[in-house]
Amino acid sequence: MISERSFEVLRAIVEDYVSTREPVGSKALIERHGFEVSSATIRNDMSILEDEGLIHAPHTSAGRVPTDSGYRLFVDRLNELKQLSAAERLAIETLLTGSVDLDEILGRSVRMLSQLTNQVAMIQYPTLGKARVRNFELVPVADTRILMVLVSDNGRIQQHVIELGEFVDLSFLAQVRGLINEAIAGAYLNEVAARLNGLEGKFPAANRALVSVLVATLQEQVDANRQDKLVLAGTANLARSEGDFGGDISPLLDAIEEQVVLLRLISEMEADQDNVSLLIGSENTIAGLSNASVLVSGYGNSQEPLAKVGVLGPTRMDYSNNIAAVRAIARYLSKSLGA
Amino acid sequence: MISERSFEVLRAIVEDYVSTREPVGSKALIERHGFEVSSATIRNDMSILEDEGLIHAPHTSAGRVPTDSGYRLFVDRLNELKQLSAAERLAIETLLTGSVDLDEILGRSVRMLSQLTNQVAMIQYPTLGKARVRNFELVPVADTRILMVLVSDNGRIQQHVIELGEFVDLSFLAQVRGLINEAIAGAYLNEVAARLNGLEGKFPAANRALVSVLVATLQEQVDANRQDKLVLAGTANLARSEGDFGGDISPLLDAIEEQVVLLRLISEMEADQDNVSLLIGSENTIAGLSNASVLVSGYGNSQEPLAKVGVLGPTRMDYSNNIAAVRAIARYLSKSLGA
DNA sequence: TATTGGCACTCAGGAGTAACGAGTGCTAAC
DNA sequence: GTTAGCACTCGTTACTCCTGAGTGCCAATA
Repeated sequence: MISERSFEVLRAIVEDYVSTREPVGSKALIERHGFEVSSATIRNDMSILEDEGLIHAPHTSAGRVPTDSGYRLFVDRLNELKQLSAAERLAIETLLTGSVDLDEILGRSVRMLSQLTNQVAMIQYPTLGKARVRNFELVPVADTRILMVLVSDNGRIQQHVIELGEFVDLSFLAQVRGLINEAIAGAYLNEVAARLNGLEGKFPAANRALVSVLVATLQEQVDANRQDKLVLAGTANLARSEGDFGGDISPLLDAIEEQVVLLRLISEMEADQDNVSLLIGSENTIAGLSNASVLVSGYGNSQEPLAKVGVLGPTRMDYSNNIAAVRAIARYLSKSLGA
Repeated sequence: MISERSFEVLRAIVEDYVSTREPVGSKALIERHGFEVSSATIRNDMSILEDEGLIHAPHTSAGRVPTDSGYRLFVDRLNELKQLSAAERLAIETLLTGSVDLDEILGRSVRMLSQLTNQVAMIQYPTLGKARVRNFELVPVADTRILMVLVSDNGRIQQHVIELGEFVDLSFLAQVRGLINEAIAGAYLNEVAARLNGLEGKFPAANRALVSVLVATLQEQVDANRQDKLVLAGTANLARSEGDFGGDISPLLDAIEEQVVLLRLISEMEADQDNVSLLIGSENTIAGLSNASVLVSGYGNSQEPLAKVGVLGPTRMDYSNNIAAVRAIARYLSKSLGA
């Protein structure tokens, strides 16, 4: 087990390295932090830390840099988080007053988060999980096309345009709409498929094909909420900390554009509310993200998170501050979307 | 006036520089292009081109690089565009079959364009301009909130959630919906405001406030289509050609995230269908985009473009190919969205 | 007048060398 | 367990020299 002071040395190294981007040496440490021992002692401690694989020297005559495990230990032992400034808290407060639109709330929040952290911020759209069907609408948008709208009781709206290939009578549409609404109103979304079973049977044979298309699309829609979307902000921050990514940020930009990769990554990370979890450097297995850390928290109501919110940046980031920021935004998202 | 051969020299310089990223010298020119004259002659021509401000030498003992004006002349005299390959044409063909959803069409197209050009591709959402109102819906999404949906006859859907602050009777909503629909159905979008004038008067005093809110929001929605959105793809391509931007792409990433800047820029560029217009380097006045070129075409129906589609990249880009690609995508967008 | 061969000149980039100094590891003493 | 001292390492910086691609200019040529 490493000693208390050795850990303090690690902490100091992480902090200095994060703020200066320069490998930190024993002498600089005792100057900038109040260690009551000599540099030789610090060197001994550093030697221990290096044996433990927590820090590492880029070359013989340079200072030390934290390894992924070093950051990990640092974070795990992080007992007090940096507090957000009053100004920042105020910004978040005012941020969320007055917006009712889901897209708007997410959009503003994600931008705020990227500002607070100076990293790429991301928010996953809320899953419909435990939501119930509130309303189902069919709106004609062209002779042979209709817009399907599914509103759930957490205020989320899903829509899809369907090409029917033939002209459809309006009153017939209204009838279908009524029956479907009747069948699924109030149902949890994962019950929708079951409730729609056999619905075609209620229509004359001539219309069944049509109804089938509608039902199938609706079921698809409900399923589709599993592979949800991300809102992102602050991509430019990547370019600014390009040096920390070994000079090539294109795999990161790719991952960001792909979304799928990121989504899978963050959905595999478990995260309750008020509990930020993170992957540091090579803890994630995605090629090209080995110099990156991902930091997510769940948000939603208190029993069960709706989705995740997080931050992507270089391993060399201010974890303390960023964890606090993610947590704060998650809390506010929960407050305004948590039903 | 510069001679024909001098112009050929310019063309050769542009082509070589675009493909190699290296300043090109007189000797390399006669080797790689079939000039029937000696290198000294070429040097004379280059000297003329330099006097005209079309090329410029990074330093005394280096070859020449095209200036913004050089690219400009090159492009203006570009009489035959590079043809897209059969494979590329096929890709575009198959790309657009089977999608009916606006978002989907734009999404696929923009990704295709970024692949064809290896640049950042952008498509502006179609303005509603000459579109007519097809349908207006009010869908309750929570006790005090309703979703407003406006469908126009080009298939575009606008939606907005409104917080009413008080519970609203469903039958009353239906009544309002009916009246509004009646008032604006079939109207051009720019007539909507006028048609709604005085609508409150038809309701009992107690309800007028409510109706006003709805009407106001609707008018806002219609107006909002003026400041439309962009769909983007291929941001990672920026990082790959980072060298061409002087090593700092963060202003570009900022502009991309801002969107507003880009939107203003491209909406100030005039562009008919089949007519790609472009801003080269410092021809645009946006700080941080001085090493970038923007290339846009209009798309829509034949009389009047709906919106714009284009590409953003370094001034050192393959204009011939990219113009062809933008034109092709614009044509296909017109075909599938041009009403 | 346009083109060409010849030639002196320029200058970025690479290679080689040297001095610097931040930082280390080790050892012996406290 | 801590410390002072010291030899050692090695990346960084600065300087020099050299090379070669490329130029501009001039006098000769068609």
